[in-house]
Amino acid sequence: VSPTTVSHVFSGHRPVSPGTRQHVEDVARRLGYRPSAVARSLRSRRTDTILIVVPDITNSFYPELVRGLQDSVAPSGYYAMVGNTDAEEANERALLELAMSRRVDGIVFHGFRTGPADLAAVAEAGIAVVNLGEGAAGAAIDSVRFDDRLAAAEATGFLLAKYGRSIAMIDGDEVAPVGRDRRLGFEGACRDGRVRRPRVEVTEFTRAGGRRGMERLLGRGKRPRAVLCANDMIALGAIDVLKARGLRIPDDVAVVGHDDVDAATIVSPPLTTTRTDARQLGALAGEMLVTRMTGEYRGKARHQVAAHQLVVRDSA
Amino acid sequence: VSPTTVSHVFSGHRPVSPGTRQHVEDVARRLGYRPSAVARSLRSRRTDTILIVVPDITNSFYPELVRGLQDSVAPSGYYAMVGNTDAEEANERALLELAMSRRVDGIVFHGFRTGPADLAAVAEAGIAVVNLGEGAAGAAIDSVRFDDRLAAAEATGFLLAKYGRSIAMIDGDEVAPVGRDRRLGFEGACRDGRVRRPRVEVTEFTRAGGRRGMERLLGRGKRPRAVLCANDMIALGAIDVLKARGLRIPDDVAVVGHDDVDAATIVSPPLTTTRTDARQLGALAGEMLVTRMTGEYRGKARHQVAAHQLVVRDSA
DNA sequence: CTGTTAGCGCCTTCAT
DNA sequence: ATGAAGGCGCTAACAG
Repeated sequence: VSPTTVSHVFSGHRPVSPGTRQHVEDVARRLGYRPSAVARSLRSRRTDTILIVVPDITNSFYPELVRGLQDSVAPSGYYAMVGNTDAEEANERALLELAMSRRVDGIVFHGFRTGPADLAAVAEAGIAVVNLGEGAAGAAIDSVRFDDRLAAAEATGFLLAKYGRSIAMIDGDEVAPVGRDRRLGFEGACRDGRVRRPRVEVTEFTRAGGRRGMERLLGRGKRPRAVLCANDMIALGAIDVLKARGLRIPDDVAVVGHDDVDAATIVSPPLTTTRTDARQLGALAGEMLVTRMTGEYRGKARHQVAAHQLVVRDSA
Repeated sequence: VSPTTVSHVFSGHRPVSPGTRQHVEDVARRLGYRPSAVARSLRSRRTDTILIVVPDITNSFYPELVRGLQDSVAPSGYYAMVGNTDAEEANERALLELAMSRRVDGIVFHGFRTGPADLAAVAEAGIAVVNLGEGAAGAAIDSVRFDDRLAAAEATGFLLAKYGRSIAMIDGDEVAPVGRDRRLGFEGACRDGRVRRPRVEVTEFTRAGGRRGMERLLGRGKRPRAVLCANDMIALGAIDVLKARGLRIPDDVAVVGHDDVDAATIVSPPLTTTRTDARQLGALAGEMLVTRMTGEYRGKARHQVAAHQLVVRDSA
């Protein structure tokens, strides 16, 4: 029996008589033979593999993203490699290089030091690309993202309506896209709400950062009635300080976070925060990627925005 | 210039004159040429790829594990695919099949429905295997694991020494390996401490399960002075109930968890718990795998145990 | 329904 | 220091 026949037994690309089929399957089982995906890839120029690049799989946001992506591409037969960059440029570039030399069919990329321009080279190499990172919106590469600016604006609007104009923000980083966008949203909403010169303290995206920020806020000037935190860890730190000073939440100071991490339901009082669905983001990215990889869509770049929602609990 | 020369420019496997090298590199850059890892793999029979199989990357334990593994194999030039099984047998088998057809160089496997026997087939296919799951210890496949039994015994000993013999356990599941082992450790330590018939409530590995377990414990019989919980989520639930009833922790009831999740430092009082270092587990797995893949080690199966430690905070 | 042939892109002899 | 040739395992095109 010829290689061709064996090939067709496994691929089903053309009819094989039941007898031969049975025979081939028996022998294959006995020999432990199974088709080599490597050789198949060389021939077909497809690897059925995608690469997902994130800063650090260990950041609680990313496992959800990865899982959403995997679940959305699996039905089409794709498997995922995962790469971490620690947000370092060299690593980001190395992983783009890897995508090209490995001939992956697609890549979902969340870069911080690298953007659409670098992804263009990958796309030109014939690899489907979805950008989640820096410069996603409006570029020539498909993208999915959250509208952090809008989310922050909405949360700010909520605080303004409920607690009035005595409002402040603790931001984590003015350079990081999330920090920048959330701050822009905050400031925009303040402007709309006719709040003049709202206070913003910039620290770090950590609980310790939140403590520092809140201490500064309480240290000088009038105590704000409501505080928007750029993420939940910051909010946790802010709450630490308020409690330590015997201030009641939300009666003395209301606090809102962003991200809805697990801990948000564990602190007391439970944290009011904005939930972004990382899994859905991954799923959307996967869908876009698949339509590109299968050639079902060939048009110009699409830009999607994944949903967010304000989860009102007890801290505001 | 011949293909051979180009090959050697990229591989460095034999000297190439500076002039030719430069020329080849220039042309390659201009054409966007880069060697195909696929073709290389077909020829070399190595893919420089490993597969890590976990129940669900979304469970907080696994991202750390994956990262530890990745960081430990990366210096040797390996990249990782990640597969989720949701602890279902069909998925576990499918991923073993994938490992073989993709010709990955190694696999790190955390299976629940599938064990050393199934991994043997993979090993016979010439793939390096490290088992983290069911039946790891003592089998014919390299393995790394935590000694959950010992950890639970140590935590129990701590409680016994500090609070005496009025002790109970809330377990999550008597079938799951973790649940079983932790319970065995608890019971063993009780025996050693001459505690007759310690109470054990079996619920689920969740906060809700912890609530149920603690309610049952308080519902009938004498209130225990100390409670060992099979994981931190259970401990969180147990604490919810104690607080709701106005009981003080640890003055009325001491609580110990297991895993040291993030939330353990956020609850009040901060949770005393056993920390297992998932990242280290992954790193150990990676090291074993690499020594197999490179052929540096060819002997019989090795079984390692990763470290754990009791983190004493305020709940006990 | 089955077989023959050629080539995917690389690397490793073997020659020059 | 460079080339030519063959084959890794598969599949599509072309017979029969």
